[in-house]
Amino acid sequence: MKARAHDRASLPDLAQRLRGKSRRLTGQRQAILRILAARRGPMSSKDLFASLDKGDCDLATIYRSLHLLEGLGLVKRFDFGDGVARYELVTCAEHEHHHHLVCVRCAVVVELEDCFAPELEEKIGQRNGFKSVTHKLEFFGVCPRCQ
Amino acid sequence: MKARAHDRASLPDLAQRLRGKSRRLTGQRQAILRILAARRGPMSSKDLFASLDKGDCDLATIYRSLHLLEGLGLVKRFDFGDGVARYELVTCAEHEHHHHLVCVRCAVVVELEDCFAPELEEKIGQRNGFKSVTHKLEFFGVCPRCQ
DNA sequence: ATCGCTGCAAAAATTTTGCAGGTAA
DNA sequence: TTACCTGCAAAATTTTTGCAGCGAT
Repeated sequence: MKARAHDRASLPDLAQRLRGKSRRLTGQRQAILRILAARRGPMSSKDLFASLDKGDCDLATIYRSLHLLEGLGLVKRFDFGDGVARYELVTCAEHEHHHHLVCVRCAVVVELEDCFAPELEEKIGQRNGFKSVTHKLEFFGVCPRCQ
Repeated sequence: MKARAHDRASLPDLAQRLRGKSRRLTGQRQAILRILAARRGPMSSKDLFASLDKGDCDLATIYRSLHLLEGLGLVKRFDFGDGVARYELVTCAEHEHHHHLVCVRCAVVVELEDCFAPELEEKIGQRNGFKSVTHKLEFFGVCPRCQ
């Protein structure tokens, strides 16, 4: 598996975080992150597999890598309700938490900048005695082209 | 498939809505709705299958029925991010839209009454040129018992 | 040289579909 | 009777896992 010189600036950080957990920076993982970095939007394992150069990486490795990277906080999992998990690269802290606007016809995804619910987490947590409350919020509609 | 006398008040309404689309009120569908009405919380197809009396209904029928009922607006689909679709009975209009607070340890689900995002739909739709915007919002945390 | 990682293939889990017979209206 | 519906089984999808060899450190 060939190494790539043109990988993103986040890779040093990645190497750091992998080392911290005795995980290895392999060509496959670099390739996966490269694709995710180029797309910026949520991708399924299948999307990733199709985008990779043939032979770069096995589909099983993609699943294993995404689980690992999710655990390390380098990618985030999203569910749009179609039974397919999608993952997005977490590039910087302020970009870490955000939401999507998904077209129900063509599945195009718009990344939304703002998050509107953080103050609710605290309130809802207190009201129900829950700790460490997070949330997932996605919007769905018909995009301009599909109308 | 035996009919049941003790079915909920929503059943006449159900029959009405089924007839409106040339759909039939079968024993299986009644059984599914009965279980969903008793639980009130989100259930997976497997949960439903386990709760039904043995022989009441095939698993494939559950999938088909849930799709049908979802299309009729009688049940609503929720996704908690574990790759398993869950469905909840829609009993009345004001109960139709709501959210959940899910324990990440034991998966207990608290039904939340309020919805906090409706005004956002309009704003986000306009801003991005989307029509018919809806949203899905779920909260996750650690429940009192699991802390 | 380790110990983790990957490919391959098989398995598991979830959901969909074809078809022949059964049933609500 | 006539569509629609169901059970059964097979298939399609998505994800996980076992294992032997490979590779990053």
